[in-house]
Amino acid sequence: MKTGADQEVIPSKEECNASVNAIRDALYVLNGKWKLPLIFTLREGPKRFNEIHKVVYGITPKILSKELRELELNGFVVRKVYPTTPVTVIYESTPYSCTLRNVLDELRSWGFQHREKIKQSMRQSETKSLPAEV
Amino acid sequence: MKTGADQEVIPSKEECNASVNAIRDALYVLNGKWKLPLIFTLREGPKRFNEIHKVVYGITPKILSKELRELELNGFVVRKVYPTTPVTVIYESTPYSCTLRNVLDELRSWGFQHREKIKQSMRQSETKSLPAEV
DNA sequence: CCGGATCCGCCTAGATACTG
DNA sequence: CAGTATCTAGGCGGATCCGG
Repeated sequence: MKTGADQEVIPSKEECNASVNAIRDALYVLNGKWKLPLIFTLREGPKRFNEIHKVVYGITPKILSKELRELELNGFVVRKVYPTTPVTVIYESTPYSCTLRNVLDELRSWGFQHREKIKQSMRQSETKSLPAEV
Repeated sequence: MKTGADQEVIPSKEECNASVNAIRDALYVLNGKWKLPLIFTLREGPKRFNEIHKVVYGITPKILSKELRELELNGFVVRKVYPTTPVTVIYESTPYSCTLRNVLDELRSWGFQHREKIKQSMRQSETKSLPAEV
């Protein structure tokens, strides 16, 4: 909340805030249960709605639709409509989605080592700091 | 590429799944509204509960308590209790939290360029693919 | 075939108040 | 000072039905 003149002028606060915002943007784009599976799935090749629906099983059409729309807004996939009867809709991963590579690589390797580390420390004291293994 | 053997080279579903899980672990650890601010704040130096409560303004004691517990479980902070009267509790960032550096760097730079990119494409068609700037 | 619309239940953040 | 206790609200994901 803005209270006007109460700025506690901590020098690096703005920078930190900018970083936090940027990181949050990135996290926001990947959040939720289905974004990753969808990105990975579509990276295997273009697919139709029901193809995706089968491959990423468990997702409902509504959610799939919503997720695809978000991925499209973020430029990760393109939605191509072919005017057949009935229409054919193809979802396709874009080159832009490749810009995620470093991010995803870092997340993956860090996530992997972290799970190992947590499993270690769960030996001496049971904790619940990660979601269950699927 | 494979020379046309009858073996379908299906990019192992297991691998993708493992990647997705690892990435999800990493995202899980950073999720929510307060994890990043807290990590950044504590990286400036050890702090007491109410200090954090003031610096990360907007957070409630309950949430702060919960978030700190999670950060502790993940090994990012240590909670040191000094038996003064009343007790003094110091939260302190650990060396392990530095292992996040690459991840956070990638997320930050990608997030930054992504917001720029989205702002661009919002020129031609208004979209709402990112949370509002704070 | 490709979704949209609607309803619903859960989870969790948040507000507020209180305690050792 | 360093947190808990209790209650509420709302967002998100899911199920199901509907429509172009």
